[in-house]
Amino acid sequence: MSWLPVSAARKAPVGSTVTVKGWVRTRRDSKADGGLSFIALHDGSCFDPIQVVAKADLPNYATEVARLTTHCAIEADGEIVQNPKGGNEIAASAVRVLGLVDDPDHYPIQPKPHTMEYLREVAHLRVRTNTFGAVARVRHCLSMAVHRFFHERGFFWVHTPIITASDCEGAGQMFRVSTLDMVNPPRQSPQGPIDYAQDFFGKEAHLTVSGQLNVETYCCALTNVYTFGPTFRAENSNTSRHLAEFWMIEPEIAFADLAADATLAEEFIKYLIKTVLTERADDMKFFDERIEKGLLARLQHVLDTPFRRLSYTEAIAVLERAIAGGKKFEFPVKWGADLQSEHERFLTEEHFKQPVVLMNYPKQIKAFYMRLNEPGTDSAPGDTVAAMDVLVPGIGEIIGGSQREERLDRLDARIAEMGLPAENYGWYRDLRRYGTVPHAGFGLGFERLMLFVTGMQNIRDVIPFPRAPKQAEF
RNA sequence: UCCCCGAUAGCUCAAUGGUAGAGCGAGCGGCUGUUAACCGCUAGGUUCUAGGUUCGAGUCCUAGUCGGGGAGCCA
Repeated sequence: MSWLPVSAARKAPVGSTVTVKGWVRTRRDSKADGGLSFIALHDGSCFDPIQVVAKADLPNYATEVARLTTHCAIEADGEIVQNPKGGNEIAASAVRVLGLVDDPDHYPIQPKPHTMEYLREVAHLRVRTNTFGAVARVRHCLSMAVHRFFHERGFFWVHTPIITASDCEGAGQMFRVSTLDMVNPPRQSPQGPIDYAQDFFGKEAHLTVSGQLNVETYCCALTNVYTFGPTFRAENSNTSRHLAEFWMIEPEIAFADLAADATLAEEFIKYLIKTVLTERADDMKFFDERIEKGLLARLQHVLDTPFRRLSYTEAIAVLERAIAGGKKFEFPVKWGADLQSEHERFLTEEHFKQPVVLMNYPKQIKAFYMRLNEPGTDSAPGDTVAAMDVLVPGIGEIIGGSQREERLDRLDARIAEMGLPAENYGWYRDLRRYGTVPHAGFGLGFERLMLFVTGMQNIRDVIPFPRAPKQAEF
């Protein structure tokens, strides 16, 4: 008798005998046919459970089967039979209890609707629910699709370091990594600053906030590369779109400009959506019905429509026209200022109603490594850099990227202009000294992609064990 | 970090400053090839924490903790 995952048992030929193992979702009893119980059993292999029908003549029926409650662990042998209302079910010849649920009245997960906030408090058990099982399967599916997309295009996956002693990443507050005694750290003088020369790495070290600078080195040797790994930001961000530990995908392409970067981003997102719609149709149907009505239509619209590309300068004009037409914003719209969330939402959700790629931002609001555009690009009233943000309805910014400054003199000028310590950028500058090439890349927040694809509302519910300010349980 | 809101049974929520309740879930029983099952009965409470006001606080005040929505930072 062969052990099959529930997904396979649901498709097994009628008449075959199988064993299934998993956790009880619900048990319903009937007095018909001398008494029987219907057990909905799931093992995570697919969205739908399989129904195990256990009759009262089983030797352990009264003592065990009739006492099964939600999430008891069992294995069942039986014959695949046709359910009167369609689909496979298992006529059990044996049901073995592997693990009962202690004190079902207080078991945290009950066969009833729970709030996401509550389930977050029982993250070790929430994955047994419909919603979090579906999230876990979609997350896996998207992860594999990320690698397949790049692999099929000849990209190499580069394992950039998690720990970094480079202070030039500059993308946000960092978590310190240290083996020094925090209570009594070594100091350069009795009351002086902490002596990090005595620390593990001989200097200050942190968890990475981005693999970009490191991956640029591999890009300038392997041409097309990407990173996909954990990323850490110590910002005190308390929102439904931020985590302290999240996963980021950062492709970097050589001999490429910003337009090629935007094309890659669009093809990437569409590939991922297409894959998940095909491979996880069961879970996606659930999200469409129970999490966000109209999700599937929304994603199909994204697939069918080219992303709307426009310059930052044009976007400002669009927003100014909207204001002239009576649209009210809390924050002013002005060329040279960063767009507020409300502005981005207006563009992607109300005005264009599709993903939008904004390009060529004022240089003063963007990072030092972004390539300076020729004066007058997009008829902009000031200097711009070749940066892009991809905005999507419901989430806002899902991708941030740029063409990198490959010209050493311009890069040095920017580093000086922004008051950054030039000595920290030695190896990064070397890339511009030795065989420099135009190159570009972007960062995609994996959990934001998950929100976009599943319709889930809070980023803490699309990662197994979320880390956020005051939140590191489990 | 800022603004607003909230915390009462396992869960979701009620309760004029005056005896803490309901629905769901759970247990027991009934009914039924059931599938968001249905009907009846029963059990279930340190009202987030620490102070304060009051004859009396779930309710009012102060502080804190945690959660939610929005903003900022960003992915």
